[in-house]
Amino acid sequence: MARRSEHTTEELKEIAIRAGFEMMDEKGYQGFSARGVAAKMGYTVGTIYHLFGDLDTFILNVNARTLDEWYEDEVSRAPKKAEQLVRYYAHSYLAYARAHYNRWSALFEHRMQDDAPVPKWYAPKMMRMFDLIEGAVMPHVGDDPKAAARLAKLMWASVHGISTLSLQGKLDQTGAGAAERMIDDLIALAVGGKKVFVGFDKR
Amino acid sequence: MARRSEHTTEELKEIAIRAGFEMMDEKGYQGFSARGVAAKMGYTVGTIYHLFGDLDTFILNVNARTLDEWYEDEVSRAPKKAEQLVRYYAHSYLAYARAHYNRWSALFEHRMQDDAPVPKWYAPKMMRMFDLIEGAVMPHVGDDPKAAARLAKLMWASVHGISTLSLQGKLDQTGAGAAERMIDDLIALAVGGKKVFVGFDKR
DNA sequence: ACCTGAACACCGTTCAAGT
DNA sequence: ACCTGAACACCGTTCAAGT
Repeated sequence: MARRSEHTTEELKEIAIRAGFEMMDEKGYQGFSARGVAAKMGYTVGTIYHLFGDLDTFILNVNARTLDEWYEDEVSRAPKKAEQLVRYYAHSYLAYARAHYNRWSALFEHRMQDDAPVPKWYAPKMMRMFDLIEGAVMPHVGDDPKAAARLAKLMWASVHGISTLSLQGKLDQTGAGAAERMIDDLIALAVGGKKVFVGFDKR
Repeated sequence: MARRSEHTTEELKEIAIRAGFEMMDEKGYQGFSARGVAAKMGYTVGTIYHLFGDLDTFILNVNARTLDEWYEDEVSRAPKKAEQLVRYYAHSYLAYARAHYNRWSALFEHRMQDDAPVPKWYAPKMMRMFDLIEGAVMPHVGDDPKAAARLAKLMWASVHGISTLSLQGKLDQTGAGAAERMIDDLIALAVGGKKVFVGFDKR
């Protein structure tokens, strides 16, 4: 047996990605498997390899789906008032990580085998997140693009660290909202005064 | 066959942990396996289970070894001048993560299966790192212990995020020393002025 | 009591062979 | 061209049986 041809290759890829996306949510990165996804779609493992070449590429496609939905979410719910943007993005990052822990952490748990480079089409999906934050941060650094890029990455990385350690229970924090308060502290430090970061780049 | 009795149980545990520690360095968390460690020690897989009960406990023991050596390292190399401590610990964190990436990242890649709680003896090995940073941060918050604990966790998490994303190549940074500069920026924000954080807790 | 060997239920990966 | 089924080399986990 073989050759069902019930779907085009493109349709089948979409079905696989959706099934993979669901399995990531249900089982997490460590419980994710090509065989499991294949079973979920009613096909054989070989089909996954036929469609994507290798497991890395498949996982990248699943993670790309996460990044697309996440980005969409961030953009569509962003407030219009510029002065609220930094606070919004920072808290929104933590909220997303909390609400969709498995699919979010898969983004960072996945490693290319043999340290192969990430394909060119994938990297921008991660990087374009910076553009949002850069824009949000811009008014706080006197509209200096270089300072904005630099502060945006610092804040992104810091919020990421807070989210990671907090959700992994590695911060010894007591009570709900502790991580949220840390983010508030970070915002206060980074963007608390008005235009504290003019000259950020010249120190 | 069985019962070699060449070593006591304690000795065998030590041998297993050392072999596991080495394998973590060589293969990384994702390439780590009980079977591989057993082969490395010249025993069967069953022995690992006999010694530690389950794989989680074994990995925890290996990671504990990392935390012990790391802590030792931090303490022994810390500068004596109090005003250099924050800068030292922040950069030292990144330097350790960079130099021992596999064993360091294993600390954060490991998850208990079925979301079992981390055993009581393990948690403090992670948490005592905070004590160092709390002490370092203390003079910057007017010797307020609560503010120190809060700022220490914020800095720890932020430096962790910078290290994670930077070493994973997810920060789109060009040139060497970019992560180091981010840490300098963080320090400038958090601890740059003198005693900026008096009243940190009362906002 | 300590350790082995084998078994079981899973993986990722490859590929000849069917339609 | 598409997809299967089977094979291979790995896993984690358990446990009866040897010393």
